[in-house]
Amino acid sequence: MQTDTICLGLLSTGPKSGYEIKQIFEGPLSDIYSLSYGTIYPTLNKLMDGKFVTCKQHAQDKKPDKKVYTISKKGLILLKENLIIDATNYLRSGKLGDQVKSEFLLLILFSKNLSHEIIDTILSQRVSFVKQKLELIKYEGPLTPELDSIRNEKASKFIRGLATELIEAGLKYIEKNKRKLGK
Amino acid sequence: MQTDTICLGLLSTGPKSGYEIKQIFEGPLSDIYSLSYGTIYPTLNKLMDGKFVTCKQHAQDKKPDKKVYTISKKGLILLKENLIIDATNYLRSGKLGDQVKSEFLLLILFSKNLSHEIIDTILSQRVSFVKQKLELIKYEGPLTPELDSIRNEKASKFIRGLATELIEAGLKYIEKNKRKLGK
DNA sequence: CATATATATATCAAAATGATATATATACAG
DNA sequence: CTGTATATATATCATTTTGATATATATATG
Repeated sequence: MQTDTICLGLLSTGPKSGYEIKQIFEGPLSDIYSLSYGTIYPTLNKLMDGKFVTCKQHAQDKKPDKKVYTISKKGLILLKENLIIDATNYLRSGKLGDQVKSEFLLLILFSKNLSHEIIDTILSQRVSFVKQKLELIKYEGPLTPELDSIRNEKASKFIRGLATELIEAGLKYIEKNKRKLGK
Repeated sequence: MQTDTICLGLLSTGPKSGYEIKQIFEGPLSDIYSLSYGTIYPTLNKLMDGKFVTCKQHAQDKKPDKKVYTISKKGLILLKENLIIDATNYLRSGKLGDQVKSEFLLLILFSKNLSHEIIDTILSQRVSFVKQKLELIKYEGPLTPELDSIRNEKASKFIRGLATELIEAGLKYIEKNKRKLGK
C-alpha cells in the first residue's frame, strides 16, 4: 500500500498533524505498520500539492506551528479508489503474509554465540516490554481526540482484539519455554 | 542488526549460496526477518572483500554457477563480537518491539471504504494462506541440508514453537471474530 | 504450445529509514 | 540550581533497502 493511501486512510478518521500520525504508528498501530518522519512529512506535502488534503496552521506558544491536515473530498475519492486497487493487488499477488523484522528473534536465533546472562536479560526485558504493551492496549480510559477517533472504529476493535490475543499467546509461550534456550 | 551480521549468523550453521539465504527468509524465517537479493548479494561480496567468508563456485549444467559461501575464522570472530554489540544496543535502546508491516491489517483497518465481498475474500484468502503456512512449519519430513542445519538448532526449535503458537492464536481469533467486521 | 515456476546471480531507480538539526518547556536527579 | 532527559513539533538527507528487471535454462502445467 502506498504511503499516500496510508496517510489518507488515517486522516479519514479525523484531522491530524504529521507528529500525531507518527505517534499513532508508535502506539496503537505499532504491531501493524510503521512510517518514519522522513516519509510522513514529504507525503503530507505531496498530498497538499495534489489538493487531497487541506492544512490549518495552529500557532503555538514557543513551539513550532502545528500543521493539522484534513482530508478533502478529492482525497476521499482517491483513498477509496486506491484501496480497491490495493485489495485487488493483495489478493492477486499471492503474497498474503506480513513483513516482519524482529531484532529480538534474530538475537534468539543466534543465541548460541551469546552468554546465558545476556540471553536471560534479553528474555526478561522482552517479557516486561510486552506486558507493558498489553496493558496499554487494554487501557480503556480517556485518550486524545485523534487516538480516540481511531480506537472507536469497528475495524480498530477487531485489530486490537487480535493484537491482544497474539501478544498473550507469545508471552505465555516465552514464559513456559525460556528454560529450553539456556543450558 | 547489520546485514553483515545476519548473513554471517546464517552461514555459521553451514555453507550457503545467496539464493539459499533468500529461500530461508522466504521459508523458515519469514516470520522473523526478510532481506532482498539487492541486499544479500552485495553483502556477500562485501564479506568476501573483508575475508570474513570464502567462496566455492560449483559449475552447474546450463544454470549460473552456484557460489557457495563458507564463514571463515575471521568471520566467526566478527559474528560473535557484533552479536554482543547488537544485544547490548538492543537492551540499551529501550526499543524492544518488532517492526511489522502488514498489508493485510492495513486493508482491514481501512475496510470501511471497501465492499463486504472484498473484505470477505481478503479474510478467507488470508485464512487459507495462514493454514498452509502452519502445515509447512509443522512439517517434520526431510529437507535440504541447508534448511536442516538451521532447523535442528535449539534456538530454531524455540522460534518454530513460538511461531506455531502465534499463528494458531491469530487463526482462531480471525475465524471467531470475522463476522464482527462485515455487516 | 504458451505460460508459469524454479534455479541462480546481478543491478539499479525509487522508496524508506534513522539520524540529525532546530527550538522550547518541563521534569528530575545529583 | 544545574545538567540531562523527555516531550512537543517540523524538516532534511546520506545511507540503506526494496522491488523490479535482466539474463539464461529446465521443468511442469493447462
